[in-house]
Amino acid sequence: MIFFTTPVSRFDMRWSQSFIPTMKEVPAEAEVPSHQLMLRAGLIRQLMAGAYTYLPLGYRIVRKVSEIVRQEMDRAGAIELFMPALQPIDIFERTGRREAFGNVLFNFEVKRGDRRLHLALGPTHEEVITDLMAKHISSYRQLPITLYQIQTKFRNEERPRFGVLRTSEFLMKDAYSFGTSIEQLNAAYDSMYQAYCRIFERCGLKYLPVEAESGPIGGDASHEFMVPADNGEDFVVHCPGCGYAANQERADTGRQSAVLQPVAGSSAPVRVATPNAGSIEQVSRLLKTDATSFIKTLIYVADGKPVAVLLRGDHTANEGKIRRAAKATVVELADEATILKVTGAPVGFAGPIGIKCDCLIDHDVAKISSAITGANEKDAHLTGVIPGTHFAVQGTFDLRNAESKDPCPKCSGTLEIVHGIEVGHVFKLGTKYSVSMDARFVDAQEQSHPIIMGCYGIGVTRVVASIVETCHDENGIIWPLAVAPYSVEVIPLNVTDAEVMKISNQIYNDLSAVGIDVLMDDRDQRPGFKFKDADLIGIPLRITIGGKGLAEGIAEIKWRTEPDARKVPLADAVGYVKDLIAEKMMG
RNA sequence: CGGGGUGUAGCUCAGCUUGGCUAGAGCGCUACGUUCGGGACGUAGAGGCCGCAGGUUCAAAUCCUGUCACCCCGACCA
Repeated sequence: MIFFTTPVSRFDMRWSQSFIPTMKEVPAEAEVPSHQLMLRAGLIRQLMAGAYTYLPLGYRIVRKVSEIVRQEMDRAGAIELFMPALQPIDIFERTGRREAFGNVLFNFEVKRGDRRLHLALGPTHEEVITDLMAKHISSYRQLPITLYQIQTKFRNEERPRFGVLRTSEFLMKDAYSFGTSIEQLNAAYDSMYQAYCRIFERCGLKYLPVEAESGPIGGDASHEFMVPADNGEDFVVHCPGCGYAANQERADTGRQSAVLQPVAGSSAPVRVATPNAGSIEQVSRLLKTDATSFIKTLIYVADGKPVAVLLRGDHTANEGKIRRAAKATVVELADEATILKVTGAPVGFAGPIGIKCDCLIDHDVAKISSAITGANEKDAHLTGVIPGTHFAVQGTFDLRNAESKDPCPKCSGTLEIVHGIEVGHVFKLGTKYSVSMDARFVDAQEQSHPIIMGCYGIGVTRVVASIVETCHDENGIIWPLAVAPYSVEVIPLNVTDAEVMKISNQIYNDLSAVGIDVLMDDRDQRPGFKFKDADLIGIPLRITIGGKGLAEGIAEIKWRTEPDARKVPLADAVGYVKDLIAEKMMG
């Protein structure tokens, strides 16, 4: 048997025998396209906020995507297993993640005999798998190994939303690599990265691998796979020129450091009274100026030492960049007492002139020719402040979040910001969990070391929603062939016409026999009704059998994406469709 | 967790401001008939604790209080 598309166990289905409750009208609770269409096309139904039933058609798509994920994981050398969703709370205490997860971790007590068990529902499985490996890996000879599962994850989202895009219960593929060295970790990571690219490509998704905040390991230790979409919750900084992409926390800008010399003969800053106006918004209204001519002075504490961070008034601080510029391990916003101490004023009136701490200056601050700053005095600001003249600028840093129109750090291009849906994440974990779970191996010299780990996730159900979000038109979903619940939909226009049904059944059976997923809309409905439903559920190929075509001896075959059908002699129809599908799957 | 919105038939919604007959429409559903190539039409039906609880009143879908659920914005998201 030849599988032209991702196989699931059953190829054929008659609509009248299935359960595909489509809706003409848009349910009031659905806002984003994927949510609306998945409800209307009869793929999902909501049980409660953040929990959905996958109806037969929807579940077929989940299975198709899962199968692609499984094939590519296997191809990349990962081994499938299946772990419990139910987990003892203790393992989260061992890794300190009970607190880290906080309320996101579903956890509860149950009675068992006269004991009380404290359980959690797995939000992910680092603890479980590391515990497993700790018990069974003892030698470097057993490594490297990568294991994965496809399993339901539970996270008590504070606010589930956007239908299936953000739920409390969702299907996820999670893989974990175990190795003896950074080299083995890098090899596993690269192999997963490549597998992810193949998976998203096969799913028909446009995606961007994005550099993500990588924590203590640094470097290229983490990538998120983002699907650009208007309703995405994440911001991706992207350079169309060279392909550079990073999430907003991580993205660098290509701006240059500046050293400014004092301007001779310039007049001194002017003090203006700004009673009760401590925010940039208030002062800019008072002085009738734009936030871009302000210097925002934020007081941080870096490893216990106060430091002023200077940004242009309309920009937002990036604490990761500030931490690196300050060469500190911990930075946090200063409290009111510290601010009073270094500025001599309450919150809202800090400025670089006369401040009693070091200043870190963002690149863009040096470009302001005449700025407004706090006066380090209650209810007062300074205007006409010239950077480099009224306060020293001995070099500037990248301290803020990247913005649209910033220069690209990798080429001469310009950055843009796009919304994205995070569908996958690869992460070099290092030894965080192996140390806390005591998962160790001995090397050839009988030295014991913690195992070096990586973790790799794909939100399977989120992939499904992302496909709908990006593959639809005003009439409904347009499934890419590889993930379509059925490849072909046969529509007999008149089910009471014996000849129409005979031909339709024959084509349906023949397609099924060669391993093509085929759905036949055998409902006794008018043609227009069936066409509308066909467009809604988005089966890639449509074969229409009706009186008109039969008179000419032809079937009408049409891609969901094309406006007009091709007329194919009845005898050739099955072969023609087979070729179309084979060609599409190759291309 | 802060802010906003909505709960009336399977779905979309009207009615609520200004309390009053038997609570409505369209779609969907059932039966029959006419239709039949892009969500047909007619006739006759079925279907409602007006989210739930309390209160005000002669009288509550409608006013008041509480509560629950859902949606949106924000905060949060290893």
